[in-house]
This record gives sequence, structure tokens and C-alpha cells, in this order.
Amino acid sequence: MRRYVREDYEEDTAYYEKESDGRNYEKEYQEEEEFDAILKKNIERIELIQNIEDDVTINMVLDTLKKKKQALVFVNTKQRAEKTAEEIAKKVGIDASEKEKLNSLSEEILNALSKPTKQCERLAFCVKKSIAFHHAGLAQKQREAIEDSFRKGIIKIICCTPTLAYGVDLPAFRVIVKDLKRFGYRGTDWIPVLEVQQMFGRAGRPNYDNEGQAICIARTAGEERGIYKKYIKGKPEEIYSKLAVEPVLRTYLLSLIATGFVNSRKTIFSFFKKTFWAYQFHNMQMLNATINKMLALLKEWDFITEKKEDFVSADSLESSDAEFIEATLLGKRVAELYIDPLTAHEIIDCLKNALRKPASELSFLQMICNTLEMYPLLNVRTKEYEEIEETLLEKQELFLQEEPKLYDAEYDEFLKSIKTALMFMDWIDEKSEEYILEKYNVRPGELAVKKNIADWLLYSAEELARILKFRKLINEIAKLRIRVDYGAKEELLPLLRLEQVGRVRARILYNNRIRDIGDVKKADMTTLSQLLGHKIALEVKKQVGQEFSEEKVKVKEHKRKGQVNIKDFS
DNA sequence: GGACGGTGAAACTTCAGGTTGCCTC
DNA sequence: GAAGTTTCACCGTCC
Repeated sequence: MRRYVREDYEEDTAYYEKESDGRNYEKEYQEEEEFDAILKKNIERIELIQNIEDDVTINMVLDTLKKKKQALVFVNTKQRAEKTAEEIAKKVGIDASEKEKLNSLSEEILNALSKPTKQCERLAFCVKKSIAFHHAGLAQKQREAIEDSFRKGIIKIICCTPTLAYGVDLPAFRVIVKDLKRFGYRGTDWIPVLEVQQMFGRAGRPNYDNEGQAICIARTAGEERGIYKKYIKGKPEEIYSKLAVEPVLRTYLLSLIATGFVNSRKTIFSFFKKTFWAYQFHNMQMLNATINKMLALLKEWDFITEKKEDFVSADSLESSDAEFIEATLLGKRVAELYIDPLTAHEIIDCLKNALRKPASELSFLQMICNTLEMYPLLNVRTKEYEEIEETLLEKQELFLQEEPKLYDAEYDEFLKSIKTALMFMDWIDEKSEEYILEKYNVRPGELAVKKNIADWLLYSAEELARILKFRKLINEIAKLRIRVDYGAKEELLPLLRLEQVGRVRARILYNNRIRDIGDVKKADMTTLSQLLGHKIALEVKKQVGQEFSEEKVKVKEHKRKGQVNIKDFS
């Protein structure tokens, strides 16, 4: 074994920041001995793993399969999860006895969406070999299918991003952390100890294995020692409060006021004095300054009012300028909607503009895309720049937000918000998931997340329009909300009221001249069965209950019940 | 001489994840 | 910062 030398020390400092002076050589020597002993033990074990392929990860996976065990392979990007799974799948064979199960699972995964995307095809291919990849870009159905099959032992290996380190309970005999670096704010950096330990925690299945193995892959020999020190011997990072971050602070401040938890500067300051932030940073002066700034903004935006109290309460006797802070009706709603007050303020500005000038779906979509909640926005590539700018020029009249100056820092973000809005435009124009993936590089799972946020923000916009009595806009936004949810053109709205009918079935019906509930009633069972299949046709007919009166037509209990009467659209 | 295809260097692009809100008698 | 993807210049071949 090599001794601990100066070069090693220098390399180590890259893993954890440490002052070069005041070194404890004795302690380092002890650690050195300890590391060597562990390394020796591990090398003996690892040597038992046959080197069949050039790739260490593949060898470990093959060894796991030989042992009839399961493994999770953690990597740092979605693309790498897919590629690693694919490479492994190419190298493994399967038992004939499992073929049927795997083929059926592969089929299920391939057809999880109305039309398979390249991602579906890739995953279906891997699954045939009992290998899978798992990340946030997968459709919900596919994620669940992979997780279930892993629990049942049908899937043996999952290559994943940290999705599987948190939340999901999926233990495996072996955990292989292939990538320990990831792109962050400061370029590529070591991932937090806390996260790696979370991954380690997946190793070993209670009731199945006596032990679990967690393995980190070092890319160079020099990395080994650093990894050992940082991730095995090292302490997890400290947790820091983010309360003083402006978007966070203004959101919580408004909600504290709206719920009546605090009602004066004095009670506000005394509340924040007791928070983890104050405990950690002791700098109340800075926090108070930020609070004052936020209060001024909330007041300017009409979310709170501050007035001198007519009477002086016993609590505020000592304060000569006793004031009373409370949330306005608008402020209370913003707090309930749990959106950033800045987002709410900007939406309100846009809504006011929409009363004065023409507004379309693109107007409202761009409005919700240029918010902190929707971040990160889609990146505008160099070659797309011109195209997006052209859209901006062409549809300038439609945008509800003022366009930033060309050289303003916000200009690029504005273009990104337009691109994100254009993706939603394609979605509500009934473009497929595959189209969205190809054109915008947005995977089905990522689209689902963005859709969810859009739904929330459109609902918030609808509610704000309601409070502000902008009646003209309420219906427009509500319609758009349903269209974003289903990814459908406006003409399909009447049919989407039916249960079991999404955009695909609604489009089939519409193209066959069945365009509203009345048409569904008129349609004969044979035609309907040919279009939708017998079971669904029966279900649909039942919903329009022809034996009942029109009022009793069963309409889908929509997720957004109470907020809009969908009947208005038909 | 021009069209076409192959090749490799250079330029460009992208990079984890998750929660919040509504429902209603 | 690194890996993957796209673009582009260059060269050889064929018609």
C-alpha cells in the first residue's frame, strides 16, 4: 500500500475544504491506516467479481444477476440513466421462464401513452431484459410499473437518477453509485454527502438479505481516498434556513398576516426572532430590513393594509406608533392559493391589461410561464433565437407583459417564457407527447409536471379575476385550464365532460361527427362501439342516460368543480 | 465539374427532483 | 466540466 503523500493531501482538499495549516498528522496517519485496511478488505471482495466486460458497473451488475440479487445504479442525468440501462440490457440474457412476464411488462410500458415515444421504446427494450431506467421524465404509469416489478423481483436492475433515493421505498441488495459528481451552480461538483448516504440507505432488503452492499465507483485511483473520506467517514452537510430568501419570506409573511397569526410589526419581528433562521444567523437587523421591504411591497400591491390603531392594546402599550396590519380580501386569497405574492401581482397586472387589449391563449400562457413557479423555463437555442424573436414581434399585441429592453437581463428570460408558452400552445393544439419530446426536448413526465404547475397558476389567475370581478376573463381562463389539462382544442370541450373520454377518444368522436352530448345521445350503439370499443361505449351511453331528463345527465365530477360550469362551453 | 456521401473537428447544448392550490355536501 | 449532439468544412468517389 502506498503511503499518504503530499499529492494525496492536495487532491483531498478538492473534496472537502480544509485549511492547509494546523494539520493533525497523527490523525491523518491513523485514518490512512484505517483506509488501507478497508481498501484491502474490499479489494479481496471485489476481486471475486469477474471482469467480463471493460466497464466496472456492468461487471458489478452481471455479478449481482449471477447471485440472483437486485441492484440500483445511481447516475447523474436522465440521459445517462437511459444509456447505462441500455448498455447493460445489451449484455445480459434472461431465463426462459421469465420471458413471458417481461414481454408483457414491456408491452405495458410501450403502450403507457396514447402513442409510444422514443423513450417508451427504449424502456420497453430494456425491460425485456429485466433492466429498467427510472427518472422524472417517465410517465407516471411507467414509473409505477417499474417500481412494482422491482418489488416483485421481475425487474432486476434499475438505473436511476436520485428519484429512487428519496420517498420511494425500493431496497436492493446492492446499490451502485456510478456518478458522484453533478452539474450545479459552480459547474460540476461533488454531490452532497447527505444525498449519497440516502442512496446507501437503499442497500439491503429487510427480511430478504442479511447484508446490503453500497458501492461508489471512483474514476481514478486518486479519487478512491477522497471518496472514502468524504462519503464514508465524512459528516453530512449542515442544513441552512432559506427563510430570508425574498420569494420565501414574502410568501410566508403574507400567509402569517392573512391567517391573523401576526398583526403588527412588533408581532412579526417577534415571530421571526424565534425561527430557525434567527437561531442560525443571529442577524436580526438584516432580516428586519428584508421584512420591512417585503411589507412595503405587499402594501403597494394591495395585499395588506396598515393603519394606526384607534385603541392601544395592552400588548403594544410600549410602542408609541402602534399600527395594525391585516390582509385585504385579495391578499387572503393570494395566501390561500400559496403562490408567490410577486407572481400574483404580475398576474393581476396582466389581467388588467387583458381587459383593455386583445388576449388569446398565448397571452395567458405566456403570463403564467414568466413566473418563478414555472422555473426552470425551456432554454432558447441559438438557432431558435430568431424564430422566437419573430413570434414576439408578430404577436407583440397579444403579450400582456411589457417586453423587456433587448439588453435587459430579463430579455432572455422573457424569450424563454415565450418558448415555454409555445410548447403549451402545441400541447393544446393536440400535438403528441412524442412531438413535444422531439421539438422541445421535454419528456412526458416533465410535461406532466409543467402541466400541473400551469393548472395551478391558471386556477390562481381565475380566482384573482373572480375577486377583481373581471368577469370577461374568468370563462376564458377556465376553458384554457381544461385544454391544458387534456391537451385538446376548444372544439373538444363538450365531449371532455364525459368520463372515460380524454383527448384521444374525444377526437375520434369529433372526427366522426359526434361533437357534443346531444350527438352522443343520437349516435347508435354500433357506431359508438366501433369508435370507442363496446365497454367504453356502454359507459358513455350510461352517462348521457337517455332514459333520464337532460338535467340528470351525469357530468364528470371535474377536479375543478365549483370553479367553473363546464356546461357553459357546450 | 458538380452532386453526393463519409469523416472528423469544432461549435453548441444540456445537465436531479419535488411541493405548494382547488373539490363538497 | 463533461458528454452528447449538431454543424460544417473537407475530401474522395462517382456520374
